[in-house]
Amino acid sequence: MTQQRRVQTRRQAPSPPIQGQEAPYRPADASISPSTPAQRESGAGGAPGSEDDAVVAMEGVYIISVAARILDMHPQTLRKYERLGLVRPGRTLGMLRLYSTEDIRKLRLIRHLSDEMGLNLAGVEFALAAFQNLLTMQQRLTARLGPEAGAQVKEELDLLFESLNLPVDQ
Amino acid sequence: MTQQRRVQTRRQAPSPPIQGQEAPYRPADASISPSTPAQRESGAGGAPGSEDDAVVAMEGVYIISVAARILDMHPQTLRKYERLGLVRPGRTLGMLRLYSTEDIRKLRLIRHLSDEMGLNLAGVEFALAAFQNLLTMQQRLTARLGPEAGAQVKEELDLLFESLNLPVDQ
DNA sequence: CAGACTTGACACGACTTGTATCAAACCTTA
DNA sequence: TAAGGTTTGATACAAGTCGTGTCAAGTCTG
Repeated sequence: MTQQRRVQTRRQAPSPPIQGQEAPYRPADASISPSTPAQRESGAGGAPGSEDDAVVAMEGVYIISVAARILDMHPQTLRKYERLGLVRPGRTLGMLRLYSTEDIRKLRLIRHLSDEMGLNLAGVEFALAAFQNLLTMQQRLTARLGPEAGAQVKEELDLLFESLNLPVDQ
Repeated sequence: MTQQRRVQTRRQAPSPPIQGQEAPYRPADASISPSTPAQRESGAGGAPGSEDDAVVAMEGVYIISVAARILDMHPQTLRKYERLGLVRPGRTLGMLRLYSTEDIRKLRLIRHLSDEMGLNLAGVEFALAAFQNLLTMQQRLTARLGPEAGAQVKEELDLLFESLNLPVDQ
């Protein structure tokens, strides 16, 4: 209880460079993602069709300014997170950072842990490692105990994530 | 990586009131616990025999000064932890705090998360809740999948704790 | 080449956190 | 009952954390 710490001093209040219709918090998930002028291909090319392949998930890649605007976070914050090892965006040939949608989702989780839950960056790093290890644990248990037991383990993990005020998404 | 933050400004260096043979860090687990002059009973009386009942686990109960000396932590820190809801020691009739061995163990875990891992108190609260939920998850899975599957779950959890630099103890 | 952008480094302000200090209340001992 | 020591709650302070602003230099696109 009482985890309402550090909520009002963020969210770039007086930022002169960007001024638009910025959504107050995050009710819109696709405010800038369509019609983004800075989509580049890093490895495999476009093919923007919505295929159902579960492996290739290359939806969008954003430069740091676009990623910061999508997330409503400061570019310096994203750079600091990378310096601390929390995220690892790709790079162009000119060393520009490229944030994938997976990175964006991870950064949303980081922001939730930091802002809503009040964790510091060491706690965020710890929580991310714990989540990763829990996922691999679930996969290993599924491999050992069979699919139906694995489903129960996944169900329990979803319950656990929910009880911790975390998005069950991932 | 790089979680060596805030390690040298704690551990009450120039504390005039207490001066003894205090162990440097924590190599000895029973430095003051025997021959402690401040063991009191709160509810049920003494009966200091070592019974094997799995319910009553009243090994030792320490007043805050003794608990602080055992843990090598400041009494004000213990009071602040209770105010934040991290620990919940018992009370005497005169409202004195009584720390059980379970509280001591929990405080050691808190200190490890805070000092060694660098978590802030919100992160410690989150981690403690996660551990508690993981334990109940393990019990529920054991009840559903049977004892041998439960043993595998426990084994995986021990691996998880170890990978997170946590004492597998609890 | 020009403009816009990014990069890395440094600094500042707000917040956190362990600890020191104080008066008041309590318990134990004489 | 009185003295001494300890605990309690509250307040304040020093050091650290963290997001953000700013700057010069380099890079990409047109």
